[in-house]
Amino acid sequence: MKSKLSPRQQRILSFIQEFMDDHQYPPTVRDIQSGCEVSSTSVVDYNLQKLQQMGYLKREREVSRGIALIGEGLKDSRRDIVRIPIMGSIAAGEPLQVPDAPTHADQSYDTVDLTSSLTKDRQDLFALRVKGTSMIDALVADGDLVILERAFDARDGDMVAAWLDGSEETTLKRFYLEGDMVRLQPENETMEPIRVPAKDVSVRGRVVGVVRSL
Amino acid sequence: MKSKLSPRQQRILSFIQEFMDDHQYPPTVRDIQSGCEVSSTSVVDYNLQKLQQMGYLKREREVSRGIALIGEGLKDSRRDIVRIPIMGSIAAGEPLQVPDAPTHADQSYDTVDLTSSLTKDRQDLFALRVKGTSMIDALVADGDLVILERAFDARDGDMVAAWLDGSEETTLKRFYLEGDMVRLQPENETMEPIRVPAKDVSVRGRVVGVVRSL
DNA sequence: GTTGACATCGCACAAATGGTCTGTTAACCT
DNA sequence: AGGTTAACAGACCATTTGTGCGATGTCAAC
Repeated sequence: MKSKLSPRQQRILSFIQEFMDDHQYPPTVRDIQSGCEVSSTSVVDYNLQKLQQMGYLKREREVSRGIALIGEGLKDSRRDIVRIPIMGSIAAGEPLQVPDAPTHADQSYDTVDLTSSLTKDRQDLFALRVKGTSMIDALVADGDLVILERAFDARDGDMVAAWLDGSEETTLKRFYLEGDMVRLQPENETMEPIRVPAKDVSVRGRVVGVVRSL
Repeated sequence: MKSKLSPRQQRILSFIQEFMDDHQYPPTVRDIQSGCEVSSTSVVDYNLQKLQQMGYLKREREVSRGIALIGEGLKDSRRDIVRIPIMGSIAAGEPLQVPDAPTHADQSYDTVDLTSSLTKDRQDLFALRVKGTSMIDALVADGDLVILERAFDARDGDMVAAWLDGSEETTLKRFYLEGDMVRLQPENETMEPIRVPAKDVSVRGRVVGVVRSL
């Protein structure tokens, strides 16, 4: 099915790539023609068909510049990027506000771009910058970026960002429901868990990732 | 210079973005026309001119689909992606091999894609998957991905991946040179530093990031 | 040498597509 | 009222551009 590329096909392929880097749109058949020193448009068309059969690109018929490269380099990395708004900081004692719809990154927030290999296509993500070392028992250091999926409840074992009415702070811990009490278990095994009444705990989000950039 | 966008201009702009996500090429004037429920191509042309004046996009005259978005959204995030090879695992007791030129991601390795906002344009990056909890004192959990910049020496305070001849293991610690001894200080302040002769320590890489995906 | 698949070539057609011209409407200013 | 301007509408034209088709060249198999 997938045989080797002729020198001309290779040239065409890399020309398309170059062209799309320079401009922002694909070349026409005639662009390729002159760029690859081919004497006829139909030759280009012929080879494009071949390349399409071999799975190197996709074409839309009757559409000018209807060429789309496919395969590793482009589609995977360039496409699946999620822009995540950094909604604020998380630190002991500070209130944490999580707006209703953090889906669409407003211009007003800082953002991080992550590839979907890390977010696994989850929706409703937002990020918090960790201030201070108060989350160190969750294996999160000062300056880390915590990626959260918006959530208002949690299942046992989830790592969550939760607001504690009692101590007036937001913290990152593993969540376990025990009757009408909630046990919040630090990630770090050398630290002790804390138990609080379920009514005094409100979950703000489920942690799906941590990013530390030094 | 840069005034506000009319609702129609906003719609056109986001339509272009959507369209380019779906297909791989920019829309035609008529695509925009029907997509944004405009009754005339001239209106689209008119607004595209405006948008161009305001610097939201670039157009090439007489060229079909000659539209290129500029500014934040596209060029910055979508372009600067680094594919980092995951060269193996790091775990107590296991040898760690760091090949000479990990720059070009071979097909043979798994890879992660990170945006340059996290890598800060550093070169010669590779990643290691952490196995086990032996790095927990460096605030690194089981399954985390450590991003490293290839290095064979370190400056005081750098977080490094180092091979210890004595205990036959690779570990992640902060590096401090004290005479002919090296002090390796865990990130976690509750843990004690260790000191070893400098000759028994060989630095393999400088940690530039940690990624935890749950 | 003949045959036939494969790649190429030149050309022309028609659809796709960008640009422009002429009005129209509504808001705004004097 | 009169004039100016931004935004829009509809029709029209010119070019760009994909595609079809027949002819030609190439090369290996028979």
